[in-house]
Formats: sequence, C-alpha cells, structure tokens
Amino acid sequence: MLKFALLGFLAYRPMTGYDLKQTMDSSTANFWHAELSQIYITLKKLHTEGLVSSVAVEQDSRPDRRVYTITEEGISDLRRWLRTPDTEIHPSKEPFLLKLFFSAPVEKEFLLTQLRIQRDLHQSLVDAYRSQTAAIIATAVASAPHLQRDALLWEATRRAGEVIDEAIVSWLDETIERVRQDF
Amino acid sequence: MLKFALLGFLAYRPMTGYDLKQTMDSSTANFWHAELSQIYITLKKLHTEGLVSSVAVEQDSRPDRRVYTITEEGISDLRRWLRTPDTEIHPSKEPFLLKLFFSAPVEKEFLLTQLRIQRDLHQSLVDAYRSQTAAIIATAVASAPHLQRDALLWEATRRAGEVIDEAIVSWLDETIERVRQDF
DNA sequence: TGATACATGTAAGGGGTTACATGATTTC
DNA sequence: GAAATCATGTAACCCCTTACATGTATCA
Repeated sequence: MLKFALLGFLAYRPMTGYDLKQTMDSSTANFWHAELSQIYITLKKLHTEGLVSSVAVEQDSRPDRRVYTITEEGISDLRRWLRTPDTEIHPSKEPFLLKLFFSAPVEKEFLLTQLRIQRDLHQSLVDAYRSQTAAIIATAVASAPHLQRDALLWEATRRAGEVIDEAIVSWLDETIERVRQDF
Repeated sequence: MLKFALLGFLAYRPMTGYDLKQTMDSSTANFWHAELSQIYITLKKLHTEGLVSSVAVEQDSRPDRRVYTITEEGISDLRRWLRTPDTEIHPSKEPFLLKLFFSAPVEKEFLLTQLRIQRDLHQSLVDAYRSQTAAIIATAVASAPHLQRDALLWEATRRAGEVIDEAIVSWLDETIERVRQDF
C-alpha cells in the first residue's frame, strides 16, 4: 500500500525519500503515513521492480540525494491500482475504543479525564483541518492551476477528516455526559 | 495490543482461542479484530509470560480444547494498561482515502461508482450498529445484570461506530455531489 | 551549547495475513 | 456431495516501528 502512496507522489514530480516523507506529512498524514526507514526500503523495492528509476545527485558536505523518478511501468501500475474497485471496508483498529470497551474497572474520574483529553485532541484536529490543511491545498493549487481536478479530491479527503473528527468530538461530549451521570 | 484484548475478554471468563475469536467478531470487530492464527500465537506468549494459565480439555472426535484462564498477574497487567493515560491520537491508515487522493486520472463515472459503493457499505454498517450490535449488548446485559457498568461502555463504543459511519455516509453524499458537478 | 534540518541507511524485533495441514460432525 | 462448524497449530512472507550509525550546517 505504501508502494502506491510513493508512486502516487512520484507521479507529480521526481523526489528523494526525504522529500516524500515531508510531502506525506503535510498532505496524507491523517489517513496515510510512514517512517523514513520504511520509505527507503520500499523505494529500493520499487527500483528492483522497475517501477521507479533513480539518480544520485552529489552535494557539498551532505550525503548524496537519491532522486527517484516514476517509470512508464510505474505509471501503469499506479493507474491499474486506481482503477481497481474497492467493494469492501478495510477493518480498522482503534486502541482508544478497545481500552474504553474494557474500562469498567477504572475509576470514574480517571475515565472522565481520559475522555476529555481525547475530546480536546480531536477538536484540535478539526481546527487543523480547517486552517492548516485548507491552507496547504490552497497554496498548492495557486502555484499550479492545472491541478483543479486533483484539488477537488484533496479537498474531499480534507473534508473527510473534518467531518469524521467533528463526529468524534460530539460523540465524546455525549459519552462524557453519560459517564458523568450513570457510571 | 492484541494482548490486552485477549486479557480483557479472559477477565470475564476462561475461554479457548476459538471462543476468543468468536467473541471478538461479535463485539469489538469494528474497532479491533484478529485472525485465529495470531490469537493462538499470542495466547502462547501470554502463557510463557505467566499472564494466563491453560488446561487441555479432552473431547470425543475433536481436537482437545485448550482453555485459558487469566492469572492474578494477568489481571494486574490488564488494570495497569487500563489506567495508562492516552495523551495522543494513534495515526490511522485509510486505503480508500489514499486512493481517492490520487484519483485525478480516473474516469468520472468510475469514481462516482466507487463513491456510491462505499456509501452503501457504510450505510449498512450504520444499520448493523443500530440493530445487531444493539441486540448483542442487550442480550449480554439481560443475562448478567451486574454488568451495568460494562454495558454503558459497550454502548459507548457501539455509538461511536454509529456516529462515525453516519458522518462518513453524509460526507460521501456531499462528495458524490461535488464530483458529479465539478470533476 | 544544544537542537533541528538535511540525507541515507541497517538491525532487531513485533505484529500481522494467508496458506496449509488435519479431521470428524453437522447442515444445506 | 459440498460447505460450514469445531479446534489447533505451523510456515512463509510482508510490513512496520524503534533504535542506532554517520556527519555537516544552521539556528536559537
């Protein structure tokens, strides 16, 4: 899966592993992320599979930058993935809900504190989607007007985050009230 | 993490790996799941760590059932985890959003079909939370009235699923409209 | 002076999925 | 006759995280 994230970004422009990490962190981080070490490993694999080519660029007083470029084969592989229908929902894992599920033995006050912390964390996320994330998309489109189609989809994923975390905040408010009264 | 899911369930009653799989599938599946193979491996690890004990129960014409019981040490380990504060949001991975993010090159009609399929899948989930999941919780509480406190939390996790997937359905409706008009 | 940015990588270990192996009983 | 249920397990493989290793330049 990380494979396609990397190919997806490289389809815009050639980049190094380091660049890819930063690009992911400022765009897909909320629904897809990866550590640098894993990015380097996956890039090497993509290279042996012929989906990307690479060139080492010398630098003064710094390690060489290894710039990866997507190949024709890489583009068809990416397009093939994009056109593969998803007819199921990938089951997700939510450690906080798991802990909550088993929390009957904990003290009421501890539980309320936990719920309030989560509430505030998710509210911050909503705020970030509305300001930072929106600004990043606006900047990208301003500097490249031919990305209208792309921008509509980026905005859709941004909006997904906003809407889902809003729902989580209101669920946490509701849950805090329930626990306050009946736990 | 699976470790604590297993300890959490075993704190209610002794069970086999097979039992645990079924219990998870009918309760936490929407926010935590595991394959049988991984459950068996993890139970063995918990056993060597002394957090569970096990007894083989003979059966006619079937493999022995290996029944696991949580130990005192297992209970303290579980309680310690329950009382560990979560002060961050675990970053999640959403393959559908990742694909959507890079979908600028696909045909409009294909994209609309994908979005509609996801919409229907999430709507089915909402329906399931409201009927099946609610019924399972009601049955469990009816047969064990001392689980009031537990039930309040089970209901909270059920409600989380309902609220979040409702939000996703409305986001998909909104996104389908946007794509229909401007993509 | 210490942290951060730049830049790439290896090593160790954890967790996970899928496939395979076995085999009787029950249900469609 | 085929598939699902009960029941446990191994093997191969993949992906991921954390820690470590290296080294300069810049910024607070």
